[in-house]
Amino acid sequence: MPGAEPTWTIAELADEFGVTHRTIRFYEHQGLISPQRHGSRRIFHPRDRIRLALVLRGKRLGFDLAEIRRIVDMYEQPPGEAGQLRYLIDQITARRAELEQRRHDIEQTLSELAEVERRCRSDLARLADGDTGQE
Amino acid sequence: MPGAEPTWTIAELADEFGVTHRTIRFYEHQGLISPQRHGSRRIFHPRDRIRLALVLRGKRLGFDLAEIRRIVDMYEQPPGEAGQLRYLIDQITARRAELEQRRHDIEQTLSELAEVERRCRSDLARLADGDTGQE
DNA sequence: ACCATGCTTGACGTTTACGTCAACGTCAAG
DNA sequence: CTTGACGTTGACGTAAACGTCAAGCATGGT
Repeated sequence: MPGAEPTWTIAELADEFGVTHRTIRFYEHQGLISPQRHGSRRIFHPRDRIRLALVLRGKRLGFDLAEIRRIVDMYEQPPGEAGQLRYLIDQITARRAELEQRRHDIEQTLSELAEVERRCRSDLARLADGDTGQE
Repeated sequence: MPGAEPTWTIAELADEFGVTHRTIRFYEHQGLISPQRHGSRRIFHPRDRIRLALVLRGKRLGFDLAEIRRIVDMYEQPPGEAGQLRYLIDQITARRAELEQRRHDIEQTLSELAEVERRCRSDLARLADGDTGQE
């Protein structure tokens, strides 16, 4: 039945994303994902998988879970009401400002590290000049 | 005496960077900064100020203090010994990889949020079309 | 029938990064 | 000389984000 969407167990997702199932359960407890149940077993659908990936990307960016939830929730189908839509646009504007600040910080750090590395390499070259090149 | 470098008290730095002095003391305890002492009072030199700024930028990027220390320590005058230089270059390479991953995550998130925003705005426009423009 | 394997829910422990007193030192101003 | 203002060192508290048992259910293979 090729039209059916795939599902995953907790172990499969934990394995794929390199987290423990404790972590996934914790994220569910925080309302970040809401897997379906078959009896007591969790069944993860593509939607859950995507949200988990978004959460982990948020973590790589250094956001805390509360802020990650705000971001991830924006990905869901936007609501039809005007006030909600304006609120969502405001949220996006705010998150974008943070992300752009971070990008700026990253670029500055990268260029500074590049400068340090340049000095290191020139120092290394100067040292290599002084000896016969042996190990 | 204009050749002398400026110094700051803990309150001045805390105020300037928007942190508490508890935070600054904690960073000193972690070896991130090492202010000079006058009696028991801390005296902060430009070097300490720079390191504090680097630490806070690292925090904005979501690094934990252990990793921040590794990064900040790279900014100090590189050592003269070849092995140390190579180690430092390796460290820089590793940090750079992380930063570039983060930058990639940020750009992806930014473009996805832009797409959500575009949908929101078009939904809003569609709603505005339907009514008479009143509030 | 039985047992291993995988999943479940608590419940308590841990680490990080500080916050928050409490109690005391010190130094210039009135 | 006393009074703030500012600084100091502990010591304990706390919120976030899980880690780590413990104990139990469910189920598929032998």
